[in-house]
Amino acid sequence: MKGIRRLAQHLDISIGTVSRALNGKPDVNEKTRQRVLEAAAELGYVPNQAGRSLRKGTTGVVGFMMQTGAQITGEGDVFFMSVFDGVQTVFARHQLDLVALLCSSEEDPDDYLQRIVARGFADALIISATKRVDPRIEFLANRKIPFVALGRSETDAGQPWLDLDFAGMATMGVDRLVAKGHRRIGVFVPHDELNLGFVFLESYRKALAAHGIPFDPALVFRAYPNERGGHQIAQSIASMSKDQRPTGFVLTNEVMSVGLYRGLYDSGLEPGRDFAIIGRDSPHAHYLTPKLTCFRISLRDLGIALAEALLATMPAYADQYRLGVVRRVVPMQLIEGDSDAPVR
Amino acid sequence: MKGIRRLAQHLDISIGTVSRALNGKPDVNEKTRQRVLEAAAELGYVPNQAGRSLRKGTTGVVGFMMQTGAQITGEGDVFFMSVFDGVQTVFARHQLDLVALLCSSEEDPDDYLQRIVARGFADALIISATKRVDPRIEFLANRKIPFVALGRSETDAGQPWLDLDFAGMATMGVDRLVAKGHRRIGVFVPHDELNLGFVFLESYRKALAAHGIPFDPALVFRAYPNERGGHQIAQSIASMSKDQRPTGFVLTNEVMSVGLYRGLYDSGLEPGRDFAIIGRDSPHAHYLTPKLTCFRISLRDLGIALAEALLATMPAYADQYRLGVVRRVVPMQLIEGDSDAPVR
DNA sequence: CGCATATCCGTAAACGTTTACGACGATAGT
DNA sequence: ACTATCGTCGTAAACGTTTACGGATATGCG
Repeated sequence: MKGIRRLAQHLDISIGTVSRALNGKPDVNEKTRQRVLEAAAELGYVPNQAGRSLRKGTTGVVGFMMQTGAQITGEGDVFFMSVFDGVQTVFARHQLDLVALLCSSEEDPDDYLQRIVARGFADALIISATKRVDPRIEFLANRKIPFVALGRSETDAGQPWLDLDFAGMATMGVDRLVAKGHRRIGVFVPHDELNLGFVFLESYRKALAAHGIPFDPALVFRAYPNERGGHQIAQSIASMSKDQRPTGFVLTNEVMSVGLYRGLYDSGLEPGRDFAIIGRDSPHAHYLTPKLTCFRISLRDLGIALAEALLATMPAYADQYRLGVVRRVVPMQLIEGDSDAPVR
Repeated sequence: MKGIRRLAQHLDISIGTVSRALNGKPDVNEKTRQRVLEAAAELGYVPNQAGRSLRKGTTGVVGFMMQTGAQITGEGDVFFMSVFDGVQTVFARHQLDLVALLCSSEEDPDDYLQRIVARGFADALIISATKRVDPRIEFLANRKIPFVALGRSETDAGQPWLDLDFAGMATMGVDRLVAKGHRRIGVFVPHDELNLGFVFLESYRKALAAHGIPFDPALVFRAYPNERGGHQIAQSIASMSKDQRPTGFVLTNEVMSVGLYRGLYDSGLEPGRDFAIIGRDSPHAHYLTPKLTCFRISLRDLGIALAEALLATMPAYADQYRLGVVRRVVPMQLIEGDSDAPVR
């Protein structure tokens, strides 16, 4: 005899009552509920997940799909681990478990997602690294699987999304540098398919236009969004002729900010003196001198927002989280440092 | 009508035959198998995971437990993502899915593991960040759950483990620096409970002894194993009086190597000229100048080894992976750079 | 032709839960 | 005292698979 049956036998009551007691159903005497709870603890009983989810049609786990590989990550563990932390604190309140689904660089993300969904692995999903046109969104929407996207997309199936405020960072960065006399402001855009680059670039152009500064494609730099990529951009900048070269730079990637900063140093351009740079906050950035002027975003809050947005779309939790379809950017804050000096 | 029943009805055969056809059982006509396969593809049928695992008592997923938080990670995404990649390539051959189980910094790892196991979430587990005495090992061993540890431990339940060659790195590092005239060699040990620090320190002392160099506790530095920690150690070193100060350093952590290297620079000690440093290879380290002398380890191979070691302990796969109980360190290679000049 | 054997397939019983339904006694209302 | 209501619990049917078992047909052999 195993499982709930064992417990029921031990208590000499029916398995139905045991189940109800364990699941907090109302129609069970409070005294028997206590007995059941005690016995369960004593015998170390925990309900079998397979049996439960077969019957209930729900698994109690939420998957966070992320991708590995040079073109995508770069944000690094600081980013995802922090977001993860936020998501988990919310889910913990609902007995939901969060697992990371890591799509290896060798596998197509769309295929991977299909496999995961087909397996009935998770009740809901969080997807990240959204592309400008992202088939995953339509796929999940069609299947009516609750999900939220970290990063907006042009593919619109009415899905909820959260995103970093790339537009805000672009305009705030440009405005600030222009106010300090800069006219040639470099920016970075990652992988072509990713949506965030376009959002950023768009706002960058608008911000320039607002100041009557013509857009110069030569000031848009491309590289892998990791520390090394930042370093490479610095080298490119240093190798440009003085009148072509940007005098300042705005970028939104954490580790890349450090790479660029370091690269500038290595190339003989001291940030804050020879070159202005506004980057993204990160633990690594804290010990840079001169202090990096940067955008700070609470990733833990982002994780919390993601979790809440997701729960709002799940029928079982919707009444507890009446948020509608969440589609917004998370707050961002500019931390003033010494790396964005006026142009000289 | 849903699921396998639908498929059976559509083909006008029994569900038993359908199941057998799909699962590659021998007692089914090859022609009907083809029909079933086609129909399954056509109708987009995929077996329900809950039903399957309820019946088979197995889930087909392997969990990789890792912990977030400042005391632990630091190795960062480069590390885990690479290892993950290796594990996944092996598992893919067996229709096993790998998921990351991230234990948040707020939760006790032992509790977390218990929850996961109780839920019957995974058939097997990989645990990382093993502590010197690690209750998880006994727990899993008692429950007879197949697992492999990334990192050996003093808690021995006969479990398989893989580990980086901390002992080799310590002796090789010390030998090399001593050969170049160094006598005061600094090292770093992380979090007290983690096992890897002790292994490293032990070998460090032995290597010193072999050269007749007395052990000096003042040369053992402590910090969080992240880039910032490395930076802080550099500052400590720079602030020491010249005769107390180490003239070289050996360390095994990837990101910390970069932090230390950078920190030395920031403190006015040029690596390879004023100070010798031997660190760990990493993508970030590649663009350091002067070139970092470092230990290189194929993390992908480590992942592959982990997967194979794990499969060898799983009854269903043991006959395909006759490796016994794997307990070994993975190969390591010293890459000669310019950061470990002779003492001056 | 008769029998043994092999090949293929259908039947039905599991796996461990949750939950609709109904039964039962107790209490309350008339 | 009879019925209605309520609180509590047992019964049994699902959920979607896999697989042991046995039956049916075809094949081989004497």
